Amino acid sequence: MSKRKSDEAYGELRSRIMMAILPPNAVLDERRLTEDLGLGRTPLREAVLRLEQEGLVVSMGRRGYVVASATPADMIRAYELRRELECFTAGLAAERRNAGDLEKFDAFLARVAAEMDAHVDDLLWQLAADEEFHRIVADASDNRFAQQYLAFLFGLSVRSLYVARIPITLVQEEIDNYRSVLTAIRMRDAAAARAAMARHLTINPMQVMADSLSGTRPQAG
Amino acid sequence: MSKRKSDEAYGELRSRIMMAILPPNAVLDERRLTEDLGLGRTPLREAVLRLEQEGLVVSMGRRGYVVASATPADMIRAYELRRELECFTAGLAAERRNAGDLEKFDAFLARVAAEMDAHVDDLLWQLAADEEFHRIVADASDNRFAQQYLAFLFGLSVRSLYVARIPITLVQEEIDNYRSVLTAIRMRDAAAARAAMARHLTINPMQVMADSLSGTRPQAG
DNA sequence: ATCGTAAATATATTGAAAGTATATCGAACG
DNA sequence: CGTTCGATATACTTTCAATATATTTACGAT
Repeated sequence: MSKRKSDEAYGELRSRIMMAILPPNAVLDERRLTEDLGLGRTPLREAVLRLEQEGLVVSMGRRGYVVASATPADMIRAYELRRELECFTAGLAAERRNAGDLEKFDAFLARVAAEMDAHVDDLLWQLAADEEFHRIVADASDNRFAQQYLAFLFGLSVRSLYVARIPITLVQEEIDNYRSVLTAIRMRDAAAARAAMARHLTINPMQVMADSLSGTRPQAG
Repeated sequence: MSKRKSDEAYGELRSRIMMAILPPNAVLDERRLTEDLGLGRTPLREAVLRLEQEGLVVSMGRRGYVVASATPADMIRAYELRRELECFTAGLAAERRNAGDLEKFDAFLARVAAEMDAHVDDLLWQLAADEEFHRIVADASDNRFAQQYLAFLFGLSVRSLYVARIPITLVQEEIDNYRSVLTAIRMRDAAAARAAMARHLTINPMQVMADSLSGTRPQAG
């Protein structure tokens, strides 16, 4: 376990940014955050530096740090990249999944089916379920770089949902999508796995928002 | 310009890791690095933390930091992901390139054609040319997340070349590949752009190495 | 005489450095 | 073979320095 306070500060700040408790463009007041989190300046500063590395925080020279802005264009770009990568890893997973992965698939589907009725309005639970779904698929792809980066992109998607205040509800249809993807992976059908994952990430509210916005780009310069 | 010493330390350490001057599993001695780089412990520590965030350095608990290992399996995984993403961004670039991108394409091709004869044995120049090629394509894709992550993955590829001591030479064939990709993007032919990029990343020495190694994975657990 | 602009100083915030504490690994001894 | 003690390197705190901004003051022009 990481017992570093900088890790604790990093996780806490990252969580707050994701859930828009620290909204885009919010200024990070070092002194207030230190006394708020009960930490010294160094671990907090290290956490901010790591978040800057990730692009979640931007430095304003010597005038402080602010939470990175989250424009609709950015959300769309992050989401289109995530969609491509999720489909890619789903295809890889179909080729590489082993017995242990299949066990995790079954456990996941059983647990979600059993618990979903009790969490119809529990946003946090539904996000956690979706995150676990994508994680077990990525794990089966056996590509740690894809695993790591998709975890980051998932975080950006969550942030988009909070920033744009998009209500999501995990309906039966989503469960069916989970099952479609995992079944295709089980059958080693890479094309079907990719297609099912693409479908899951198309009916997703994020995609709806993306489609409703035009990603225009200046044609000159 | 970033005048932070931690940025300087980060860039220098990253460069040394990429060129295998700091080879995989090398221990990072804080005190020796500080006097070597002429910096204090704080900026060096911040740089190491950022490299750990990137996965280029791993913490050994409280017993020090070492350069992350670079196994053949890891190199293959990073490369397969990079290849997928490069093709994806090439396709996006074909849809989104603007006049400014096309000017950069022409300038790049002209410069490389003019200078390549003088650098037939200049590894650094050839790597820089390849990096610029991929960067201008990624720029045209107008997806800053893909741009950022591909830059990281390119660095990993460079590191693989140095670690595995693979000699590369930029032959006329490579120039033709550059031209094929950029022409397809100019013609707004996404499929052709993807195919040409895939071809470029297949005759690449990295791919040869990848093909020569089997990416076996334990089938249990 | 008043308003505007520019320069200088003061203040606040980040960046760096050094000092202190703590944990881990290894070795030695019971 | 287990436990304890010591060495070493990290993690955190604290202090100091640098820089940018804002405020104030002075000078000039209208």
